[in-house]
Amino acid sequence: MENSRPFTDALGRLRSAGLRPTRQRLALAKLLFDGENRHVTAESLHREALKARVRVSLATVYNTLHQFTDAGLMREIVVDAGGSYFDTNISDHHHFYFEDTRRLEDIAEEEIRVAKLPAPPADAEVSRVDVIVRLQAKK
Amino acid sequence: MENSRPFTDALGRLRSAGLRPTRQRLALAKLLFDGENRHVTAESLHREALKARVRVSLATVYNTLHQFTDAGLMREIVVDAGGSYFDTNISDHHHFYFEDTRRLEDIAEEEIRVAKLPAPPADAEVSRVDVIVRLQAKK
DNA sequence: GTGTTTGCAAAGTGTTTGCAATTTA
DNA sequence: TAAATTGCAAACACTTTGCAAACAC
Repeated sequence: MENSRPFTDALGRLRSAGLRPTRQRLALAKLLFDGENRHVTAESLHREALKARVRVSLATVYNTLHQFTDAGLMREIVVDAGGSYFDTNISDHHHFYFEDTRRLEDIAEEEIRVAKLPAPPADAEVSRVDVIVRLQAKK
Repeated sequence: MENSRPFTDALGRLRSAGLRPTRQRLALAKLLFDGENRHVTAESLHREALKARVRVSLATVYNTLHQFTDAGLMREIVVDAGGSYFDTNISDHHHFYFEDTRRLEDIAEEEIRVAKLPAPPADAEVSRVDVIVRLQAKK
């Protein structure tokens, strides 16, 4: 019974991903997964960690974000040159991108309907469909 | 009458964009706009130019692609970290992205229907909707 | 001629990597 | 104590920029 919410805590997440729960990974996982879904960059997460008195290098933040992504705990999103975003929301969904502020915001799956996808070539399969609604501030 | 196809040639395109028709810009415009729509990177266009005996530096290719994009002759597309693509097709349309080969392919507007877009915040307006269908080779 | 454009090399940005020291199991 | 992880600094890939020389009008 105690285990009915499998990814309830940072430790459980790391364990299930086969990643050793080091101090750095635990701290980052707590920052990332403790509340609502987040969109972070390596830089922004690193800043946040330092602010929370977590000693971790930027290189380790990069490595950790990739390990989390490879483990399926996060998803990488590229919407403009110069910087990847990492999203803690791994369910199917889409994004608003505020071009002025470079901020990403989720759009729930049900809020967009992509109808009539053309068939991919026979030797390829769809790995993901990304819809990015780019927004500009009204003049 | 002679002017009924405004962008028929490289020279006309540059003129209408207010860009001086220098040797480099003319040559790049010819490579880009002479046949079908193209997806290029700065690197790929630079290689192509050298192969065609057009002497032009990589920096100028970058500058030119941005000038063409700013002038509305092309469109920039970012689908993965490390590299922008530039698309000569500036009409509304979408893309297949072959993750294995890093190749982009157009999907015509009519081939996808995005229904039920959520309303953007009141102070923002949609500048563009990008649909990227990511493909992987079947195992 | 005057202002624009080019090419080069240097600088910049975001990211990855090699390796010794540290930490985890 | 053996294997994994970290942090640092160096290396990297891609892109932009400063500036003198070349070019377009």
